[in-house]
Amino acid sequence: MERTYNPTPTPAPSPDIRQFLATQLNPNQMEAVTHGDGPLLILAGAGSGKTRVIAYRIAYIIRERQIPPWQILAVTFTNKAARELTHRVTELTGEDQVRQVRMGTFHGLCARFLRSEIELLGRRYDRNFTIYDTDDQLRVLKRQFAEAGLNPKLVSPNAVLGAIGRLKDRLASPAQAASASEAHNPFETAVATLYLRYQNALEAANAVDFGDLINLMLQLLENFPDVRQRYANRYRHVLVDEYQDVNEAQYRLVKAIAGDHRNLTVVGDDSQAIYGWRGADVRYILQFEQDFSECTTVRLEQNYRSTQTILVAAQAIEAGLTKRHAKELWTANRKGDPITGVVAGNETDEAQFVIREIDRLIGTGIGYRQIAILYRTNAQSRVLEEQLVRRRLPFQLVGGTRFYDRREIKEVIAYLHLLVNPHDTDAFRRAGGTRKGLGNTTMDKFVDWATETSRPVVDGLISLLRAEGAERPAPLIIGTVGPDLDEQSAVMGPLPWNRRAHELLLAYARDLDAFITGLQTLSLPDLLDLLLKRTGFREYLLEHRDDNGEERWENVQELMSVVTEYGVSGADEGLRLFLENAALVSDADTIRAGPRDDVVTLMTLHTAKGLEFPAVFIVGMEEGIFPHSRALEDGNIDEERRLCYVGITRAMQALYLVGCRSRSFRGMFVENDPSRFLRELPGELVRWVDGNGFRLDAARVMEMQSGAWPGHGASRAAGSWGGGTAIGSPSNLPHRPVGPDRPLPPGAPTPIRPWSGQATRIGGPPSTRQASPGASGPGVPNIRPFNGPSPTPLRPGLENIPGLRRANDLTPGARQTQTSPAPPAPPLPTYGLDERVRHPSFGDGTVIQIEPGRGTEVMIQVKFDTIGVKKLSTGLAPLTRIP
DNA sequence: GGAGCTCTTGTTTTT
DNA sequence: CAAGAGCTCC
Repeated sequence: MERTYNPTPTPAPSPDIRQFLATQLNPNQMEAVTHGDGPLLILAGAGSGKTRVIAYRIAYIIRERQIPPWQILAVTFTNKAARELTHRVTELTGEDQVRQVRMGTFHGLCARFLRSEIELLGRRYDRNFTIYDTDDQLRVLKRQFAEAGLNPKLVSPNAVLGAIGRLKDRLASPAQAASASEAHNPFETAVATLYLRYQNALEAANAVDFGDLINLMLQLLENFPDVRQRYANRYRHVLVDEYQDVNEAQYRLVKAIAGDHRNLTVVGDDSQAIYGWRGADVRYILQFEQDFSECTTVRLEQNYRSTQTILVAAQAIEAGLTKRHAKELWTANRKGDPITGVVAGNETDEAQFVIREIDRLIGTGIGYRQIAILYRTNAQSRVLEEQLVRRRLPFQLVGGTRFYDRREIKEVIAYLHLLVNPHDTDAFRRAGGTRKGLGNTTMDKFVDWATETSRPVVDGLISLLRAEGAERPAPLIIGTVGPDLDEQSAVMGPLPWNRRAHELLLAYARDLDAFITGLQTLSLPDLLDLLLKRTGFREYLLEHRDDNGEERWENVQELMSVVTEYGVSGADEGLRLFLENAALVSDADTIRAGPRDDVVTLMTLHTAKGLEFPAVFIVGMEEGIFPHSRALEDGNIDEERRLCYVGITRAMQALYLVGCRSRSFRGMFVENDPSRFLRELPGELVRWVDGNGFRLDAARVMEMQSGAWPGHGASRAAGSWGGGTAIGSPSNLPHRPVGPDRPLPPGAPTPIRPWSGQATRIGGPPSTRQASPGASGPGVPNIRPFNGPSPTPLRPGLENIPGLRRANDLTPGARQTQTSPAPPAPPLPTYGLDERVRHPSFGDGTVIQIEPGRGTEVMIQVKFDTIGVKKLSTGLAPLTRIP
């Protein structure tokens, strides 16, 4: 392929820009930011200021190299990351510029591109295509099971959907899947059959799934040279974040756009590749230097986030990986407190430990927002939530079931989808399912009829209405005998359903007709309002008195308030924007957009990627939970290991790894061994305690390290193996949980004090501090303000960095920090005697004493108006001045 | 067609 | 333990 783009020589950065950047970036970061044309690989370790570098690089390209911002394409994996990047670049270039940069997720960008290009693929799709989520996909697939006469009990639809997804990740078409499937393997054969049917069903519905978004765009780029040319010419500077997580389709997409001009910057950390299950392949980042042989490689190896202790622990886990890019993280931060390893009895004990410890942390002046609880699977959040509610600690749960995944919400949205995409058969069925009297039999008949007569479902409905109008000008009164169906066949042909069904379909049609009219005349909120009233949606929910109709109606009202934001334009445009958002934006993304409260954050380890928190709890540190049993079965422990690495490196100062001997799982008690990750922690970094916070003695620690929960023998002898797990003899159970309603007095002292002064002052610089020599030539970081044995400032006072927003309008960890990595060290906030301050949980108070803390830390005593005197660290406490 | 019941079954992470 | 599928009865 010919190169069509002649790179202009990169102008040398002007001295003053360089000078400015030097105050913001370390030498390696600087090299990455100012790199000119040509491929650039940035290997960015955890906490090394990666997002900062991308943001500065984009700003540099625009401001210093005078590249028009619309020539820049920046791709991330999550909306959260995209928003964060937008935010950062905005600070550097201003909104006018950033708006022109094309930034988004792979899926979001492809959706956008496809809206204008997809019709080139022929009549298969049109620009109004619907994006199907997992739930939609499964519904379609199950229907294919039925139609293909396959028994969903013999082959799990979920497994088939997974297989189809993986085929799509590898760009395998249904035909390829069929020819590749082994004739004797019934599963593969079934997958191939179902894949074909599924794909046809999606096409017929003018619908695409997540995989299609990428793959169809790729088809356009690879099969239409002029399209590829257009995109390659327009986006002359391409940046891809989290490159270790690209799958084959995404990789080829990037190559299709940037392969000629080769102005491609990829950023990633192979040690943080945790999406293999989604088709991502670390190989692509490992091979980048071969793919783009002229590339420059920059390593960001200084970690600005975590204490040495945390970093060393992370590296101990990382060391178990079989292959990775050579990369040695180091930090100039202080050694910090030991990691707390916790051996709890069961999952309730585990949760109670966490909560008690949070209480204690709060007592030392840490804010709730500085604390995160991470777990492997969403199901683990339940116990934690219960205990948090019981103790009345403020928290937010991130992830789990998406708002837009709730059944009632999907039902409402199905109506809306029908207004945009009249082919959307699944939406027709879903919305129809909420209509009293309309059941599967009728809908099946109708869909079949519409298909046979080549009508999109909505057009089919409307045509019933027309035929009705033509033949029976007077509206039918329900109950009267209608015209014989033969009468209609003159217009419609024979209709295979009865009179009653016909009335129901007509009512459906009239509703849709009214909404379609509303699309032109109303705003989206008004349209939704009309929709809910006209369909009697509230009554539908409440009459379905099975469980919680009220709650569901509240969700629908919540949807109403979300939609309000789309009210400025006409309903048609607003609706398209809204639906795109609903399809591609996760709950987590929307929740975080709101004002930040001072709350503890609960989420999965996966969701936590990219975030950071001063204090992190990782729970469920047991074999089978983390590492997950399925990963153990499949033998891909490496990915679990990287996930553990990701989790540990979220922590800035305090890290707790909590596991328990037994837990109830799927309604049964199970006993797991301690996680191998616990056992691999270097012993000298960990302080081991039991679920009540009492130190484990050396013997028990040894036991633990040899792979068994300490002190297990005695309780096992008395417990589960003993014959009588008879009801009424609870003492026989292996471990008695602390009574669930045992009150914990506020501020009650707990036995462990991980934040106490012990073990913080360490003599010489530890070995991790040296930059690895091979890193990048002479650019050994030196003269870092953080150098030397002095502890780093803890919570940086972000408000002191010019151009940065105040911490409290930032996401929990994400934006709150990461902005602090570069020298010079941001000064701690200072307070004067008698100054009035505000704390989110303690209220307002007056500074009554100031004294030095550890290192550069400053402790102040504040007399709060309501709760008395508290001693707080200025670096840690979420204090604000009251003017 | 649909309500209400029992039984089975699944068990990770997310765009 | 929860959700979904399948069954029965109206």
